[in-house]
Amino acid sequence: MVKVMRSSPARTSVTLADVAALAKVSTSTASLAYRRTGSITERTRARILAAAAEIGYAGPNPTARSLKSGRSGIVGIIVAGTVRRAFQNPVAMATMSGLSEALDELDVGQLLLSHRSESGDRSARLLDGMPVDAVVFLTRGEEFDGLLPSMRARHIPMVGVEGPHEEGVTLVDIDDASGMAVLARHVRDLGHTRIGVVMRSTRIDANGPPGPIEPIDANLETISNRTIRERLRAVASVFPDAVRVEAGGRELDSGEIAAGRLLDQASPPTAILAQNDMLAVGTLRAAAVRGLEVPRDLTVTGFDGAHIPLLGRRLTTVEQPLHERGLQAGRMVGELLAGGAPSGIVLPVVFREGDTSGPPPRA
Amino acid sequence: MVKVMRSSPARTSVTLADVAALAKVSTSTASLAYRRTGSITERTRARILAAAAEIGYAGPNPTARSLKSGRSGIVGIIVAGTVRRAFQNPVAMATMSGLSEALDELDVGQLLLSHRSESGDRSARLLDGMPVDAVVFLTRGEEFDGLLPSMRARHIPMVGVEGPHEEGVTLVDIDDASGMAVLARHVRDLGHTRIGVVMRSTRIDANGPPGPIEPIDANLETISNRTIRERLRAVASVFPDAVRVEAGGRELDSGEIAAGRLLDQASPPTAILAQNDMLAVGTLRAAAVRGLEVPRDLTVTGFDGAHIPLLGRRLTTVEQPLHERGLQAGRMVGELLAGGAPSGIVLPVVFREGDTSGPPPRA
DNA sequence: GCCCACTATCGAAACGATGCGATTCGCATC
DNA sequence: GATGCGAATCGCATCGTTTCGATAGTGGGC
Repeated sequence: MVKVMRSSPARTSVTLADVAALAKVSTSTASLAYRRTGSITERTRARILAAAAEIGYAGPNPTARSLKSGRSGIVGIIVAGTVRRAFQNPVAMATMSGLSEALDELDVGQLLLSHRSESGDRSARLLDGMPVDAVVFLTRGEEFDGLLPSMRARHIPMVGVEGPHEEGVTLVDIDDASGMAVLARHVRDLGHTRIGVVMRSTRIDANGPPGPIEPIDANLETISNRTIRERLRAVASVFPDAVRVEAGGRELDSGEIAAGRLLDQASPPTAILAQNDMLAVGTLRAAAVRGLEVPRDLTVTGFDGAHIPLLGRRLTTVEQPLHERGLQAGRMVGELLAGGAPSGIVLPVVFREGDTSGPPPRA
Repeated sequence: MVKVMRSSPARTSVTLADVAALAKVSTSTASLAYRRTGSITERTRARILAAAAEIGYAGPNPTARSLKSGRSGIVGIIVAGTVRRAFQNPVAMATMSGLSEALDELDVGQLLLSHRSESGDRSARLLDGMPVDAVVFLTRGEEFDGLLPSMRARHIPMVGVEGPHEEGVTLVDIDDASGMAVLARHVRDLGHTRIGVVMRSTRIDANGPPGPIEPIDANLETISNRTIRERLRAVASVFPDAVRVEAGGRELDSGEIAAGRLLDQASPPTAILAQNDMLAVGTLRAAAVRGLEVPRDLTVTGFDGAHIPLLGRRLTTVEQPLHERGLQAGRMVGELLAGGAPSGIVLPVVFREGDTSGPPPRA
């Protein structure tokens, strides 16, 4: 039996046909032994399973099965940037946790994919090559839009968490605008008039210096991320004269530097609305470094409710139902897979007054 | 054109054959347009792609492609318990982060699966139905052993992070034993003789009361989790007379309660070795509650290096290269997929002296 | 102008399972 | 012992690609 060794796999796998042959039944009958539908004698089934065990057959090949059925049992979860970075982001993780809870329930596999627009081609091809029954875009911005056409062509249902409205994407949204408006009104009711906003970086990966100080509503339409844009707009609706500065990155340090830029002005704001809790913590640091006491000298607010451990303070912020929105997204995937057409939802946020906001210092 | 609506999918998908027909080529040629091997005129390829665009063909069906090629481009990542819980576990996340970094590099999809032995059937069937090219068991204990036979039968390469040695599983291990031994010797060199160990819960999900106080080496062989067992054995080799108590769960509270049981004895230990940092923090709390000052009245050590924010203290602990072991696991997956047969590795741990250990109080 | 060596294209056979329709079997009934 | 009927089993087409071997076409060398 001299046989040329095949250079690659040599993976002579056992197939259902082999099992059938050994059990002396047709492959269709052998298949029956593994399905729940169709009728088969308990005796033959036992014989088939015994044969399978004998030659080490581990059950039907999932790929072949998917090909016939048109379903893979896999849901793609697409995060921005890298999977690694998503694992370090508390907001993403809290959402994931809810999403996973719901998907676990559905008995589907969860395929994690990352996408960044720069290396768009590569990750788009990766997604295109994956046998997914549905996809969830996690905290989506516009960077995912390049992926939509091919998903639509394949009739793959899509669920988006945050992000722009796009045909075919069922959206689980958070009522950002009114959340931010509530915060702004809270600050206004306290008596503040000079307001600064530390806004989230519009860059995805880069880390750099903060942007310039600009009017709150400068070139709003050029900001492609809807979430960022709407939060700014909400502030503008309450404080048309507020100014903003964009953080250079997503870390705490970037928030501190950006806030510092606002505080070092000749006539600094008496309240700083940060666009998320991480930036707010950075802002608190910037204040501490400059000897400002919060809230006596400066009011600081956040946005998120990501439960960042906070040295004994309670941040005045707006809490997003992060886990809940993940759950809802998972539930929608379930409905879509079942052939339904769920409508998108907008989840409310909850204002939570902490001890970082108070009346402005007397002039 | 009255046509009966098919009750189910109706998902009339466009296939390569349709594209070929429109472009007036054979399907084999149409396939060539999407492959990198084989020769095809640039003109024909363009014609084919144009046809594809015209009828909305999004590229070859991944499932069919996998069936032919025998590869799915998917690596399964299996965590214990639920995916959700894994997202909340800092040790798992740090490892994941390294693993994802390596897998991103390989351009493979990462399929998250959970497995708990109780509902073993269900999750085993889920895994069996997934088209994975390789699997990684994340921080594996024995609960995954039921999954091995079928993976072996399918010739699916396996990588384990922690866990018992099993045929066919390439292991990325951490030198637990010597790490714990280093800690024990550190404590011995400080002069301690009465030692207590707060050990990790051997239960997976449940939460309950702590176990009884037992000799350090009682029934060691009945503890199925190798990691837990070896850490105990390492302590026993230095302190044969130490006692241990098992935490009732994985949370901080469980650690506090278990440590309390040790501290409330008539003649309490002067040093408590906790089996991980979370339990150590719980132990610190138990000490604080009882008015014990650390390290003056009690020495506390941890294990992990999961960087738990610690109110200004630095825990005496042993740091595991968590991110690194994830990276290594990913690298091994790469080697295995390329047909290699990497050998397992044992990563060293690093002792880090903090300010929670000191000489025992004078009697 | 003929033949050869390529190259681009094609046809058909897999890949491993499933499901429909047809066939056979077992068994009770007349 | 023939007949009828449901249940168990079988054969074959099929899912959408890829790939191998075969065929047609192209151009160059003489």
